[in-house]
Amino acid sequence: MKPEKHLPGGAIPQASLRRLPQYHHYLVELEAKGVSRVSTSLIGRELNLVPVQVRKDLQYTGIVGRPKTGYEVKELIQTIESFLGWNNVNEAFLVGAGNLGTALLGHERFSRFGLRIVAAFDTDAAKIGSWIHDKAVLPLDKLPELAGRMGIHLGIITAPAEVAQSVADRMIEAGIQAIWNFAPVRLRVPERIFVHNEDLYSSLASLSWKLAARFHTGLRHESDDLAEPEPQRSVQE
Amino acid sequence: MKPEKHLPGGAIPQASLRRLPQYHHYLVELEAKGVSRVSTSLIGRELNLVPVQVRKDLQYTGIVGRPKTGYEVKELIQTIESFLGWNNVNEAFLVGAGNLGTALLGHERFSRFGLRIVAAFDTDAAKIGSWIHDKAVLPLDKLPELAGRMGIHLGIITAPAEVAQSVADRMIEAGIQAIWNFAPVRLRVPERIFVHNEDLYSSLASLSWKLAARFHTGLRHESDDLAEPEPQRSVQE
DNA sequence: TAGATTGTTAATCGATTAACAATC
DNA sequence: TAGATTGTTAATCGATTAACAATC
Repeated sequence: MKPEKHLPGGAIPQASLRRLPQYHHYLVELEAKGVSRVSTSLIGRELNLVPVQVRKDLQYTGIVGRPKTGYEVKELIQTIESFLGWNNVNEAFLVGAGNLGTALLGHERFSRFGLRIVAAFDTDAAKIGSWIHDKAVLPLDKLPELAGRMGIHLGIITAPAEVAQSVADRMIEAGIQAIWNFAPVRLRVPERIFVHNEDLYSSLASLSWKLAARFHTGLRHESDDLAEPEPQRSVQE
Repeated sequence: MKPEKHLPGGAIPQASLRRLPQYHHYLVELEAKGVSRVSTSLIGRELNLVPVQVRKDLQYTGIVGRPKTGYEVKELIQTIESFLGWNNVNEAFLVGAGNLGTALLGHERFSRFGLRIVAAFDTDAAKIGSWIHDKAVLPLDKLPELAGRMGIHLGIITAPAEVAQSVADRMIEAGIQAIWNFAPVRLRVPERIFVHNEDLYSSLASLSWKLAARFHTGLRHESDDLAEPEPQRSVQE
């Protein structure tokens, strides 16, 4: 039971990477309740995963547990945060100060997860010069200079689909390395740029397919089983 | 090369389901350009996928192509839309008329993808009675009655995390079958309810991990290769 | 100690990719 | 016809799960 050394290059399956924030979320809850140790079977019960999978995932972070006692909650939280890079804050510029942009600007909780949006940009003269959730709305033209000066590496696009590509182009010229894209377009970017698309239409596909499947089979439609006691945990995506 | 019959129950891998909207997006672009036929190698080149994978995915929709000529663009679009249930509109109630809710309410494009948000609900007296993008903002208390009367099966939660669970509970009591959850909490729901979480923190995990990895290895940091011509297609998520 | 839980190797499962016959 | 592309079976790959020794 010696601790295994890290995978080279820190490779980790996407699926594991997606689960880590969920563990983190639950662990923070546990910590708030004053729980100090946790086993993978407990985590697994909460998140509907088999314990060994949780263990595998946690091993990517490099943490070691102790047989019989499990893991230290505090240490585990710390380890996940540091593995995910949530300790050193990424500063980001956001382009598109519409409703979605405003919602993200107001999301104080992001700072706990390594993200600080430091300014917003727009081309709408009515918005430029205003402040949204204590962040200045600046003219888009200022982005390149400021990004360079402030060493910003992360861009968030909440602009309309039609202008998303040109926004991305400017971001990349300005030295931005990663883009969180909320516009419903696939951006064309150089290889070295990392793009994460927040793809609402894929979500919609899952949802509508599920609903369609449900009503086509008709199994669930008319049955009114609201009164039955049911397990309070469903498969979520 | 006889057309294979559908998988029983219409089973389809999640990954394929996620790719279908991307094919759809590209196909609509092609159609707009007046292209009438398409091969899987063309689609694959555009989306960075091998042709056989595209073919596999498309087969889940039941479409058949023709050797040498490929697929009819129009027919393929239609088939994907009907497979995903985008032809018969799902009407939805949205709870939480904040910035994010407002953004979704204003997203006209959803209607093309089988989603119509018919009303918003909130508990804030200042918002109740107003209209957002032509949709009424109603008191949350009215939701159960209206959902029943209008036969609404889909709920969208854009309310704050603290109240998301109680909103979900009410939705479920009201007969809602599927929930699109934008609040950063895992909802506890009965088995029969389908929940799709729009999990921004997972996204953030990918992003910050990627950025951290980049700067730790240091490979890309100082190199200023902006001038180099590079392939205009990166791996996106 | 006995029992619970970790770390790790091996088996299983499912999705992706390769190979190739069918066919337009 | 020859060449391109589909549909399909088989091989590969990667992630999940099972099994189990180590150990607190």
